[in-house]
Amino acid sequence: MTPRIVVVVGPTASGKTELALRLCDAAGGEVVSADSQQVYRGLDIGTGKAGAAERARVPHHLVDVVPPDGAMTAARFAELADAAVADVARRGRAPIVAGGTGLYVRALLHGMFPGPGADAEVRARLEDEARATSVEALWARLAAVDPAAAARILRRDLRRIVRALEVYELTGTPMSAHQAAHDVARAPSRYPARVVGLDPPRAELHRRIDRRVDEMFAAGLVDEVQGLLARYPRTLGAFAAIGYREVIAHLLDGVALADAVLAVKRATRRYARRQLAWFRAEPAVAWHPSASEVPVAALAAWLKNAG
RNA sequence: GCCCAGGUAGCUCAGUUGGUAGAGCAGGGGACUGAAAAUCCCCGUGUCGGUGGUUCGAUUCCGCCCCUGGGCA
Repeated sequence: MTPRIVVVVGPTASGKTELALRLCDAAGGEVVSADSQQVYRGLDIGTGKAGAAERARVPHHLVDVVPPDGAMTAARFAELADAAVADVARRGRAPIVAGGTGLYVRALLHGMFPGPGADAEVRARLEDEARATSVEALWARLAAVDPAAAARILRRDLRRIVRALEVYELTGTPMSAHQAAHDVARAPSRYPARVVGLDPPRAELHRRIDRRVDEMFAAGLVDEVQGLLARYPRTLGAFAAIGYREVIAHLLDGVALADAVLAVKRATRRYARRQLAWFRAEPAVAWHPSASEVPVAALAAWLKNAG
């Protein structure tokens, strides 16, 4: 039987981790992280991973599952998360999913169309083509083979244009057809789930973000990045994460440390906004302004009544 | 105390030969189906320091006052 799960979503620094731990304590649970950056080993401080003490007390799944230069995708995440949820439930524990990566949460809850995975060669070729002509020209090419997808993708959104063309080239079927066959908006949830969202007052969220970023630098973020740079090129995909790219700019491009700190704070606020936009569009989220107002006991009881 | 330069959006500033104003950044909203902390789109009314005056009309010109920075005493 499919296990019941509680999913905690919300922007960075909204208190997801704290709430997830409280839920674990109340329900005898384990955390299944849904975070696209915490999967990387070695990127610890900047990704805001739970501390060693917390992880020793409550097991965290899907954290540190690939090396910094490893590949992670939404589909692979969903597979691993399915396995983790099953494992937790099999041992009689409650799976508490917590994460800020909307695409990953959706992949877990609603699945993805069974299309082809990322193909580095195809992507590189399409990107070269966009550089040689223009992104808009590539979009026009997409519009010719998959008008429905082109209508939903903005003319300059290179990432999505490339993905849509990639799917078409690899399968011979327009991506929009694949998507229509797997309508995420209407797909039933793959798990009986309660989704709780945290949306603190904006001023408070900003204060929390500022404090968190200051703590990251105090905890040695610059040293962490320096250590990673000794082993990996700055073009590493994981280095695109907030905190890493700004510190790299400080280390390699002469950006003043104080400016790097401000840049990290700014980028984090913007990221929080994008996260909120994503989760607000999700229909089943029960929103709360703070973790302390979430009915933890009721959720724990619901989890325990699974069988 | 005197002289000079400023006081315009949250911040840094531009501008209006007099017809109530606009950039960058910050901030806000949105999209998102195998890179997603990525990628992309949209959003600018604010006693133009205060107060008198000139004028049909003042943020703009003039007087006085307040504040900030610099210089001289």
